[in-house]
Amino acid sequence: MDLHQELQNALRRRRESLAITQAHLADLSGVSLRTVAEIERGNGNPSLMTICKLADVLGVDLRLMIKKP
Amino acid sequence: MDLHQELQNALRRRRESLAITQAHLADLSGVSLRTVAEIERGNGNPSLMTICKLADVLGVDLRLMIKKP
DNA sequence: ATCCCTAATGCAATAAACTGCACTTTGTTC
DNA sequence: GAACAAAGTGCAGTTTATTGCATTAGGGAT
Repeated sequence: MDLHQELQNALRRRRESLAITQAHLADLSGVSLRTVAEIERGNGNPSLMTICKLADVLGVDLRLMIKKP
Repeated sequence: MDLHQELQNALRRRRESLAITQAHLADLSGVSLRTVAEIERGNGNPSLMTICKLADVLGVDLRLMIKKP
């Protein structure tokens, strides 16, 4: 599964588990409603800053690790 | 440590451990030399696509996970 | 049916990432 | 010292993310 889909799914599941709307998430994160909706639908190519803003609010952790071959 | 720094450090360490230059990494990943250099210095706000291109070549895994409180 | 809330979408404007080129700086080797 | 390679930087152009606004679609409740 590529990272676009992973991000998309994680955001939607996490937002719904917190029972907040896209609009509320947009307010909390400082990311526009438009962009939130696009990312949740798997569209677009969000910047690292946008990803971090959303991840912070949603309690999602982004981690870098060396691949095990 | 924020994700910008983590990305910056991971990229540089990983690239140097592979003993390739910024220019070579740029060729392999399809990301311009300019952008590679900026990210390694911690500047800029790379897009998800750019991050993925570099992570692929460097064997770095990007993972999303729920934060443990 | 209407009303309300949420999500999705078209369009246009702005901000910013990405790029290439030329140049400078730094470090290393001879 | 000179010569070379790698990294850093200024600038301008192109591409694209981001944004706001208006609109549409869908579901749920009255």
